[in-house]
Amino acid sequence: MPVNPSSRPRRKPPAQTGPAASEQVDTSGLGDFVGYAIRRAQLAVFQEFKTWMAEFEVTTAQFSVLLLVRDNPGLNQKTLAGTLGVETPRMVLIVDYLENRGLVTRLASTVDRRARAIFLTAPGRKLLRQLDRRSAEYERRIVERLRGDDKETLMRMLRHLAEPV
Amino acid sequence: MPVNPSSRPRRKPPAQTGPAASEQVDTSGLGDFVGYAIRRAQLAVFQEFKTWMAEFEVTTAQFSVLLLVRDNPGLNQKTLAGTLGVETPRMVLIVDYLENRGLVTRLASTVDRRARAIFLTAPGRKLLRQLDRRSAEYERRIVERLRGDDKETLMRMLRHLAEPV
DNA sequence: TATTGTTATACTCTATAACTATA
DNA sequence: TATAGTTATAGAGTATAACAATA
Repeated sequence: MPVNPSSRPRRKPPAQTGPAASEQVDTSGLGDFVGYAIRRAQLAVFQEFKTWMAEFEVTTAQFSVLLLVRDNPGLNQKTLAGTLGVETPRMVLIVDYLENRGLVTRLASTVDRRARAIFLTAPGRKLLRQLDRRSAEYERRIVERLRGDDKETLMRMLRHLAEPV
Repeated sequence: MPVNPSSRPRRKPPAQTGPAASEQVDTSGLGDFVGYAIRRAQLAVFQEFKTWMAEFEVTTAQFSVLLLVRDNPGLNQKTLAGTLGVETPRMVLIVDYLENRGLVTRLASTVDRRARAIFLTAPGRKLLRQLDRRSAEYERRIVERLRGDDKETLMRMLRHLAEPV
């Protein structure tokens, strides 16, 4: 127990100079912004997804590239980058990593010799089948978290917000 | 017009070795994930918010700190960091920036001399009033983008997703 | 002259470790 | 012994500029 060194009764410090009680912070000003709620949800979902997929050592960006390459075999890095909204120098590094792991190959395009056509390798296809199963389980977890609300409603609203203005 | 150097009729390259047509990429595998839709919405909203607030030269993180400091005068950096989900070393730099701009002050806490109690300055309060008006306009734009759907439904779903598991 | 892929660079953000001054 | 703030550092991610090969 703290002892007051003076004989005067201990007073609460002036509100102006003490820290706020850390367990009861007023976040109402912030919490009503859609942008803030989206950001917090995105951080939570990505963090949980990372843990959920940890055994495969694949980031969300890498997973996205693998999916797009499977569904669009032979597409080039510029298209990949544009579709995912990352810069091409970043995409070079992502594809470098996937190629070093033997999951994709870069072939010379027969159409445009500047371009590199990206394909899944056999190990890439095998890994992606595992990623598909595991990520589908995660998606079911997410939908459970929406209890009472409809995933399609959420997706529609998010797509509206993501549309270019 | 390209000229085929051989006399044979030009054939389309085999599907396996050409790039996908860049304007018709199949994103259905990715587009059905809630996590992907959240990420795209977050990037779009933050990018637009940044443009919208450009004249004030304040990032979303700095704006969040200013709001929390206004609503919780005297709170310390650890509480700020914990509330916003950033690490304390990052919060040091954010508060450094705001202090250098003269928007907040760090006072010695009268309760715990290790802690720094953060307050808005008069210029900080003045700027925040402008930020309030401008960000409220932006929030109305966001709600308009949801046409037909309810902001409160979206907020409820996002908060469910942001809850710790 | 424009474009794809690439390298290089700078800046931001995330994540730790370690140090200081206090508790 | 533990905690708040700080410094330092390493790793992602973002954003540009510039260059080679090719269109």
